[in-house]
Amino acid sequence: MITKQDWLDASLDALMERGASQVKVERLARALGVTKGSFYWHFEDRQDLLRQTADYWAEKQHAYLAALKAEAHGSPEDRLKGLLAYIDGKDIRHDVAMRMWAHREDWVRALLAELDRLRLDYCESIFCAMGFPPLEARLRAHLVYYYQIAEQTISFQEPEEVRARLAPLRIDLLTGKS
Amino acid sequence: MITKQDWLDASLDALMERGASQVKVERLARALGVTKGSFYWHFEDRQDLLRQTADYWAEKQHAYLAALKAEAHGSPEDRLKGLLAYIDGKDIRHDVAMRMWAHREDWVRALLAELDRLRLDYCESIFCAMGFPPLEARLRAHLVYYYQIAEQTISFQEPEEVRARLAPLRIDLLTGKS
DNA sequence: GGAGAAACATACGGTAGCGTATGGTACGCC
DNA sequence: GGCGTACCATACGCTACCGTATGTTTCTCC
Repeated sequence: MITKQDWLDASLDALMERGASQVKVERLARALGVTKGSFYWHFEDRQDLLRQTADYWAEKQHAYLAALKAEAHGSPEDRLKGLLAYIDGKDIRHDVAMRMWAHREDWVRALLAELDRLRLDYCESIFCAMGFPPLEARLRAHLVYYYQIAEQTISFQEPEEVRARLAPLRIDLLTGKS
Repeated sequence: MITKQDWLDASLDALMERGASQVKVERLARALGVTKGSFYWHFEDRQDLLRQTADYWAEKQHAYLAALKAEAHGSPEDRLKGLLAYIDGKDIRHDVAMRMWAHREDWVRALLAELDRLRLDYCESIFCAMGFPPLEARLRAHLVYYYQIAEQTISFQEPEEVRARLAPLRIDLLTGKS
């Protein structure tokens, strides 16, 4: 038996992999080994699925961020490293599809904007705790967060050896140690 | 009469707006006021169109970058500002669709990676000219380029007043004037 | 043990899109 | 002035979807 959760998971999968427009009811049904009959039992229609999938994704991200905040301890530097590890996590690595989707659908953009704001705010608070004045903390938060976003989005990747040398240098530069 | 260029322009439009999977032959035909008959005269099939559209886009971007390099003059600081204006240009502002596409198609990813590399290299050369050692120049190039990429990709935007105050601060930080 | 509901399957009509085959038209060219 | 060719329209078969209408099974509850 298939639960609504199964549908949402499969939908999220397809969404991240192929984009919102490629989330097809019958394709998901085949992947789950059932027919559309099941789908239209759990959902109104395709649009309903898309809405709930987006909400599902957003809730996961919010929960993920909340957990990070809850676990945050130690110096601002440590919390910054925790944040970087968080952004590198797998759950957050396939947001391109959402950002592409947000490009056309206002309600998706609103979801994403809220999440981006919260993440940036948290990042900013760390730099504030380091003693940077508000505007400069905001700038450094941008530099950190945008870097991670772009690194996930972009196709080109530096060789691993270069990346390994760039990472600590970046932390130093952004925390003012250079 | 419709030229191949017209098809490519329309295709690129749809690609940027809705993503590669939503570039439909018959839809483009309707937009151009012709039928599929015209399409299958100019192109092999849909895949052929997608390939050529991607190439067309890539060539535009390469030409754009080449023009920027050719026009570059003055101090490294001036060239950096020219680069920032370039990246803010309209032609480069809708790359999300390509990056999403690159996520699934290797040959698209190769196109994008090459372009990203060239842009980063040019950016790096500016920081080298400023006197930064190679690795640090590379880092600052990343920080500049990734910032712009993410700013275009992301949904959340700071209020205009904040952005106006952040921009010069960012340049100062990245050129080492703070 | 019969009723009802939960959770599907099956069957259907309809649209959008792909690719092909074939027909039509205008225009250059000898 | 007939002929080919560039360029497009029409018509067709086929597939992938969507949504709905209507079985079918299993489990529960009285």
